[in-house]
Amino acid sequence: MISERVGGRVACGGSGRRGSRGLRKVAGSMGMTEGTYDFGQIERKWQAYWDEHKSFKATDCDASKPKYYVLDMFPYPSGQGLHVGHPEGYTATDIVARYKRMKGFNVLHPFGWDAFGLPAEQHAIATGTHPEETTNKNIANMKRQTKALGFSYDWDREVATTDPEYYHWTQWIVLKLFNSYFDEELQKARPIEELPVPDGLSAQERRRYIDDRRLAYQADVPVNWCPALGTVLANEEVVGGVSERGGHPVIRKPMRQWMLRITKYAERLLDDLKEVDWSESIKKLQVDWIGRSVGAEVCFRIDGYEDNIWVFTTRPDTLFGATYMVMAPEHPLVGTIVTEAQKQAVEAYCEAAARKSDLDRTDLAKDKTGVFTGAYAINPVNNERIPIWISDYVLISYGTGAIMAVPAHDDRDFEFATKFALPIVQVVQPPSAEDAERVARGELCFTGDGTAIHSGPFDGLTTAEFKEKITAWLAERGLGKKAINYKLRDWLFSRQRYWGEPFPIVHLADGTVTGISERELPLRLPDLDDYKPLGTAEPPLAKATDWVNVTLPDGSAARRETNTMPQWAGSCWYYLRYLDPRNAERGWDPAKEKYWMPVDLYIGGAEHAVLHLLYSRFWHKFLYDLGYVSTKEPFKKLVNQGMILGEDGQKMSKSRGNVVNPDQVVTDYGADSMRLYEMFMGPLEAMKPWSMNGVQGVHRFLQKTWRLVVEEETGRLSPAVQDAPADEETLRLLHQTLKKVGDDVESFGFNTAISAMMILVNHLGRQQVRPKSVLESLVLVLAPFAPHIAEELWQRLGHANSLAHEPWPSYDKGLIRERQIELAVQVNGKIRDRIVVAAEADEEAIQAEALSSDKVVEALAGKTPRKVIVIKSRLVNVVV
RNA sequence: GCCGGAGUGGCGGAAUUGGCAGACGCGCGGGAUUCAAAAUCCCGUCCUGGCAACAGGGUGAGGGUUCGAGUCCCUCCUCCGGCACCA
Repeated sequence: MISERVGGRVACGGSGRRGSRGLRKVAGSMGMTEGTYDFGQIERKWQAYWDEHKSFKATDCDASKPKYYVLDMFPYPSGQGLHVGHPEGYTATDIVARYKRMKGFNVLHPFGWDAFGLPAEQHAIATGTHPEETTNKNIANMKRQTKALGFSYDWDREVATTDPEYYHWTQWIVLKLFNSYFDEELQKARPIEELPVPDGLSAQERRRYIDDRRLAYQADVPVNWCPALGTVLANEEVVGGVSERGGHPVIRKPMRQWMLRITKYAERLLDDLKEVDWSESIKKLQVDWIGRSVGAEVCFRIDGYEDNIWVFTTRPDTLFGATYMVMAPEHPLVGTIVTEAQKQAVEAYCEAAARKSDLDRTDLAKDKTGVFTGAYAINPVNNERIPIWISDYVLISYGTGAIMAVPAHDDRDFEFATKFALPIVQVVQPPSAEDAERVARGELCFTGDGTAIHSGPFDGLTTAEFKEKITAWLAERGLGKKAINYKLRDWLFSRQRYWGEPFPIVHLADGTVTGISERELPLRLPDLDDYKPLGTAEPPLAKATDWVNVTLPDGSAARRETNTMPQWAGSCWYYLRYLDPRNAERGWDPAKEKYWMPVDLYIGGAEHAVLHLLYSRFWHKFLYDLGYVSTKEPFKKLVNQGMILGEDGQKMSKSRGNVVNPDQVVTDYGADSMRLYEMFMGPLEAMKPWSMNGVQGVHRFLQKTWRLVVEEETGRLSPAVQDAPADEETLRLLHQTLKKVGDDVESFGFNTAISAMMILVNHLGRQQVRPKSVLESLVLVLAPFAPHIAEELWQRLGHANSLAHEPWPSYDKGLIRERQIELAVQVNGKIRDRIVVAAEADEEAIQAEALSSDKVVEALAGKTPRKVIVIKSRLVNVVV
């Protein structure tokens, strides 16, 4: 239905769905002539021109111009090709890039491919096709689609993360992480050789001491193991406790994994958000993800044991209200303290907890469960003996893996205490008397701030005062200390996959690991006969025995690490490789880095608001510590484009059948219409539905613009185009437009910029004489948005060279101002009349004019104005 | 549950940040052109009443501040996004 209508309507403007019965044939049979807007031919012509002339080549270290680095989040080259969401961000950055060039900036605007990823590997498993082959094919297709949109990328800087010449340096950074530690005092990374190692350690202990401090390290952590698929899955591949593909059950299984110590950078990742120009909402997402909380660690003795239990709490002021303790099932002391009577129950509980997935432990299990250990702890502030429980509502991975429970003032503890009939003791008096009564009766849990009660010598203190006093009190007695915890966890950095960067690490016969030499990089992926998982938890690379088994220079045998890196790895630093993409000696040249960094504008989808941006920032700070980059933060300004929905207002998906194919849009309406429509839809950051009719609308605008310059019948310059001075009104409108478009590009208000150009075009269309100078300015400001038609019109207006580096037309403030302005006249806020006054009229004159209006006099009905408010160039309000 | 963001014509969206609500585009209605259609051009198009001039109402709902509120404040509703036992 829709395609039928669209096809019918564009018959004159484009080739439509009915393929070759398009513009040229239909129009040709109708006697169409040379001069109609033939976007297909024009776009091919100028794309070839730009390629041939390398119009958008960025010159490194050009000191004669200010630099501007404008970056897109590079895409995964999917077999589906480009969807209409991609060009949204790309068009926005392209407009800025082209605008900045015209403003005299040396612009770096590169593009590349985040090319490692699961789909190519799944395809390899299914068909035996090498993922590299699939990837290259997909890149070629998406590159064709991207180029068809006329973006002004410096294609000579194109990179793909799967290219060994690229992942050489990904591996190099990981090797640096492996060979570095974090100096707590200086709060920065340093080479591992500089790590002070205590004296008197055995060789093995020494080794252990060092390995425990590397920024890339191994640990046993639970992974998502799917027995049916015989493989480990990423969190994104597990939906609702089963595998995304096939719906097979997934269990948690501890495996030796590579981790990156991102938590060491938590404080800096938080602090430096102050330095970047990102939306507050994105910053907040990061802040919440890092999840810093300040409190105290407190030591509880276990009755009858030497061991102590440490807990972390943000509310040390509620210590007197701690009526029991809870340890995570995985807590190392569980086995030690459990009594004989409780042993069976505790073991059963811990085993069940181990089997549960994260999902079971949170979403599905709202109801609290737990079991008593039989052991008791001593509350350090009042020496009360309190029971120690086990429950999976306490996480081993946060804080100390154990808590003191204060049911009167913590929702979770309240719920647990209620269920297991544990005592509830109020120690904070809420400000509201009503609340206070209910808390005292044990009916209400109060988590806010108040005044201390039932807290011995501390009674009467406010929550804030108490926190400070008790923390000091505990510290003096060695029973506690101030502590800061983060929700952020170390980054699980290994995947049991083939299609990823191999680790530059070998395992020695004695079980230790070592990094390979930088000279051996890149460590290339070996080819495999087939890509199916082994069915054990071993990664596919284990199959490549020739590759895995290596002989070290000293003649000893070793095995390569068979895990590969996650997809995030390549995208963590690609913005640096663009600076110097063909450098075989190093990842990037320091002088080029100093010249181009930081990225001035970074645009991409909000789905990367947390992980990609956090990981990149982490690597960047690490590289900063080692002196490889000169800025603390990589991305100065960040903008997230909103999602584009289908015409039905739903998310685009194959199953809904509402996917819009960019190739089709380009064929039917042209790249310029596509670009313009994507920007005209609405604010860049908003979510908005697609509309083919909307594409028609901007296409009509381009045709109108075309006809301002070209006489369709002859294909020659329109006779209305003359070297005549513009009349006052036209000139004013032109300069208003120049100002509006420039201002709007600076503030990413592309939709309103286009609207302003439409107003000017509509006006010029009505003129008998169209001054060439006005058209030239119009074409120049249109160029960043619709570059192909702009180049063509610029040429037809008599210019030999591309307009890509023409200066952006400036506006004249004096010409913008209207001579006469219309003001609304209100009586008590209601508009009663409009008056026209000279732009420079003073308040008194305006007031006199307003009060003399018949309609105003009538509305006043003889009453005397109490007050007259004159807002110059806006309105007059007469108050009675 | 908690934290963000947003609710404006039939639709996408504007509104110089407290100053004429609905720019621009779509859609729709009417007209011109045409043998006819497409395309193009012109006029109209927030709602209600009226031939009209005009009058009244109107930015999710209710209240408030102000000469004046889509914009600021309070309460509530709806939608979208994020987090989800982080002690």
